[in-house]
Amino acid sequence: MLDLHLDLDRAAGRLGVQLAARLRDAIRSGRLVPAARLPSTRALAQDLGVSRGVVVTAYEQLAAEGFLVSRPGDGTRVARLPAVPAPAGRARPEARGTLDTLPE
Amino acid sequence: MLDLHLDLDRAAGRLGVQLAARLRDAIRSGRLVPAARLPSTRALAQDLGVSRGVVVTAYEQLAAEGFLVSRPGDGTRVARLPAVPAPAGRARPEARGTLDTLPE
Amino acid sequence: MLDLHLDLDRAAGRLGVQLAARLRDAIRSGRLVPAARLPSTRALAQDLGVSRGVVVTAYEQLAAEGFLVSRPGDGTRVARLPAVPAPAGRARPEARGTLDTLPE
Amino acid sequence: MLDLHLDLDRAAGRLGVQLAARLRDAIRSGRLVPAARLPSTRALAQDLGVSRGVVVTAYEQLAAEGFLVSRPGDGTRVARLPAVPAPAGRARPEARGTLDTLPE
DNA sequence: GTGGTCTAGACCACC
DNA sequence: GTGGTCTAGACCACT
Repeated sequence: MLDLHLDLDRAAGRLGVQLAARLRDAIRSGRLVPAARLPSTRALAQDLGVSRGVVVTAYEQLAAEGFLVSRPGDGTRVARLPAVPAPAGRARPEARGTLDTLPE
Repeated sequence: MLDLHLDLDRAAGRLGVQLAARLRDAIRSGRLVPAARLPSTRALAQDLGVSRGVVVTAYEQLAAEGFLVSRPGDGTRVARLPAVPAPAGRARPEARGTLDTLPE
Repeated sequence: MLDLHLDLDRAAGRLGVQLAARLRDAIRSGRLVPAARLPSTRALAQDLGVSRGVVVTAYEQLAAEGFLVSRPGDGTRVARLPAVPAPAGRARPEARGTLDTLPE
Repeated sequence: MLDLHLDLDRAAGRLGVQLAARLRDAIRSGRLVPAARLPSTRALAQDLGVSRGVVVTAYEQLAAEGFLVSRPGDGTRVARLPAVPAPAGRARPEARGTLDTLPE
């Protein structure tokens, strides 16, 4: 029985991304071992108190990254070779700004 | 002259919240000292390349939290007693969840 | 006035992916020029007869690929430098199979 | 002995539709000649690593289109007159859309 | 039952 | 008004 501490900060939004991050960490750290079966999207959604779409999004993202493998009708499992260093990612546009303040 | 690194991630949205978080951190860490005067909302907005409403929102929130004090004619300043070691009193809705998995 | 021929095959599913593909082609081919403003997600959804989520998904994907830039409150536009060769992509698991048949 | 390259993309789902498409192409292109006997649903399912229902669905669809003929005790064979040059008669719901954009 | 997808509606933040 | 996000419900395909 693994307690994955899947707490989500609802106020922060992007629940799917948060959940994916939690699960990714669990896999990377080994708390979630290869071939382990994950809860169904419906079950986890209910457990977390979020809509199923949130869980589907998270599983989808992790599947695209190679951490999970999900097949319709069969459930979702941790991939056998969760390798993958990290999907690089394009640099996000940022609004740079500097604040010059002199203490009174 | 302090460089506060107030970079905002435009793509992430919630700019007001982001900005407030950055300023809060600056105050907590001491990079922004008590009584220090903050830039006007208009100036900071222009510096960051965001609309003034974003900055107004951030200042309002930090004022409500006790970090900032704004008085007409005196602009906005860091409060002398930034109080609130950690806003733990504020309810933070969370979705808790446990994951029971047995690797088959 | 550009007719982008954004026809979608509803029976094929993955409407968001289809739409993204159509728009990507339009950008790559130059039919959609840099800085051109795209219709709002709501407007295009209604025009195509799909739910807004489908359009949001497509815009989101193209934004992640660097083809589009969307900012809340402002609309969505074609990026200035739509470069990007193609996001490689991990090899998909396949079910291989051979069929040996002798014509009677 | 014909290698039909019946590779299916499991991640894409709709395996039945994919398989039917592959077989239809094989018939149209002549790689699968009239009166040729197809493998049993069980055999092909095992060969492809999918459930039998997938193959049954594919055979059924092709039979309905006139490409295959299945008779009890005689298995499934390619029809002598694969007729139907193109299933244009079947309604194919499409979402048409035009995009009018002027590059500002 | 399980994942995949789409819909319709809603709320928020930003401009 | 616009994009971003979440919800709730539904249908389909596969096992």
